[in-house]
Amino acid sequence: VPAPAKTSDEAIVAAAKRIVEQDGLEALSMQAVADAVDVRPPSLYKRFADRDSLLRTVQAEAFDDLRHSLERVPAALPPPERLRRIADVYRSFARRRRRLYAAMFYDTGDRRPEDVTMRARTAEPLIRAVTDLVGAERALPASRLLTAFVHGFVTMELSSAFRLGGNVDDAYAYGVDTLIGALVK
Amino acid sequence: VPAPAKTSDEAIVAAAKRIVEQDGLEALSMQAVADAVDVRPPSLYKRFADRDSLLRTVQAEAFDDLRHSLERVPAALPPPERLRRIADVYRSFARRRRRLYAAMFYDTGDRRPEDVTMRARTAEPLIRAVTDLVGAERALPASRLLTAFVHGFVTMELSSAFRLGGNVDDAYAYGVDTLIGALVK
DNA sequence: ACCTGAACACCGTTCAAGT
DNA sequence: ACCTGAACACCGTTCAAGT
Repeated sequence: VPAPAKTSDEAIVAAAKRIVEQDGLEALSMQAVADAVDVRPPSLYKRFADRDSLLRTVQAEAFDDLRHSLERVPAALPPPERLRRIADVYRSFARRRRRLYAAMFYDTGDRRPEDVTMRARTAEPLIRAVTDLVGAERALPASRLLTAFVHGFVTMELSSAFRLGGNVDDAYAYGVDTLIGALVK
Repeated sequence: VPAPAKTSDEAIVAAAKRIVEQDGLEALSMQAVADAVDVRPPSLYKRFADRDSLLRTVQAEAFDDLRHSLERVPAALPPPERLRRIADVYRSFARRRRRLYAAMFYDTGDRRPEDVTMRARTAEPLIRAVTDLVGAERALPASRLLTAFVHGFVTMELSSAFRLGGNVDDAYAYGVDTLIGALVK
């Protein structure tokens, strides 16, 4: 007599994502996820090999969300303005979903091709804009300069690293403008 | 009959730091620390309120180590060269002690003044060099631009985020030089 | 005055037994 | 075919009892 499924992969991932968004990565226990979908913890192992595997699926969805946000910046905008917009969308995403953003960069040790492409695809809108700005030859290091700044800035901001006063919004705008100005010339 | 102390604050912190350096933050259990200093886990609570408190002490030592490395860059060097050296020392530290570096930024939720000043003091050598380069008015946002880039770059590098090929050393030098060039003009 | 065994509430995970 | 209680090895932490 087959037992009917009480939940689904999608419901489990959605519950896990909600837990991470609301209470952070440390709140993501198999017990909490099981409670949210009304099964007992061992049932989750029918669908996900372990907690890391479930977390990786949440990370993949989060990177997809971020990529979709970035892709809504019109590709027709002139590259400098497009990069400003991309940088703003990126920071807004991180601030709006700060716990999820932090969890996206928790290293599960996964080095499978899918994981690599998932993360690489998120960078594509920015790389296209940088390529349009500086040309294909300089595109890779220039993209790394911009992504390192943007990721570093929001990471530090979210961990309250900017404690010397001053306006953080202005510092971000200053950084983005200075970088775009340096790349354009 | 007083029982003689079997260990010390210093020995416990040293053991904890060694564990983090060698096996990462997730290996830092009270059991592992207790084993290393040859006591039972409950004894550690005589000296540290909890695991987070011990971790914060390890973080403070790590920030001190980083600051001492940065302070060995001669203050007499011209600001652009000084900043290049500071950026290189910073990246070397993160690469040489990658697990410790990652643990330095684990957020324990501590917002006490000591914690704030500890982190702020690490930024001082860079802020001084940036001030010498761009003047006091622009020093704060310019320092944030540089630290965000440097921290973002090494964090991404250590989590294997640069997977599109190209020379990562060159990308770092390109980033640092581009930033210094943009600030100097 | 410091150390420790025992205990508690929690983890992630496995597996045999249920339907 | 999926679900679950029971169990295992681990956590962090507390505390009464030892010397």
